[in-house]
Amino acid sequence: MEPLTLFKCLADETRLKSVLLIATEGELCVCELTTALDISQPKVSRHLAQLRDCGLLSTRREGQWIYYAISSALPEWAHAVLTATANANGPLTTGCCHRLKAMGDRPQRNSQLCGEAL
Amino acid sequence: MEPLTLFKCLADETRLKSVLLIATEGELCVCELTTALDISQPKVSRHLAQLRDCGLLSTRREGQWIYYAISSALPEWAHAVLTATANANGPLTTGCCHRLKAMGDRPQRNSQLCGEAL
DNA sequence: TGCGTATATATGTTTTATCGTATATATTAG
DNA sequence: CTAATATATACGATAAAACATATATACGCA
Repeated sequence: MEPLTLFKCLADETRLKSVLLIATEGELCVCELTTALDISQPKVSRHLAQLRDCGLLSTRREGQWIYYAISSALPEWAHAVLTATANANGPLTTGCCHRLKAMGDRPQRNSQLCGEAL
Repeated sequence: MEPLTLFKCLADETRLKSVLLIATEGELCVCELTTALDISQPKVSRHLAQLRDCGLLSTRREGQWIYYAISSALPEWAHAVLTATANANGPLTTGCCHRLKAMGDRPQRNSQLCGEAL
């Protein structure tokens, strides 16, 4: 992954918060991100598709849900960028985490709540 | 510095290379960057001004030259982002470093050549 | 003072990103 | 097959970035 590609991915509020949330949660589906970010579903989908096409995120389908996670193919330095950013900027996503926890009908899976992974 | 601000700064080829070069060199003046990046002077100036206004770079004047350096006020996590990126992506700026070394009339000062600082 | 070099900014244009809305596809349940 | 939910994409409009060129400012030296 080219540095310029990564930084363009992170240079948008929706994409940045999505990536940080996913890095923190392990994986999230579109409807969870729609709730967490409090924006429209097409907007979330469009940005997630971009992040996947760039190689930053990977997807897996489970029933009707599609879960997005940080791609395991992401180079070490890019992972370091995400980790440093996430660890030092928790406040950026606290509102999102609250909405996520307050969300009803969250699909079941093997991941945990806010603040575990990464 | 907000994460979104930093990533927007780095989401442009001219700015990204400028920052990585400056991080590597310690400090560089506009004419050195103009040569290293092989682009017009107003283009360099405009992007550097943006980086300074965002708090990423600081400036000091020495005679007719103005040297840009990574701001000492930059938070630790942002510094980590720059370091991780620079260390793992040397090839991105090798061409620039060659042009810089080949440049005649480089102004004198206390910094070293390519590949020292940071 | 006037000239040369270094740097900054202003202006109008072009390119690129983002958006809202509508619609299409895929999966599950009945 | 049909309906409901989840996700993806297409399209046109709007906004933001980046650009080239011209010009302005600042410094050093004669």
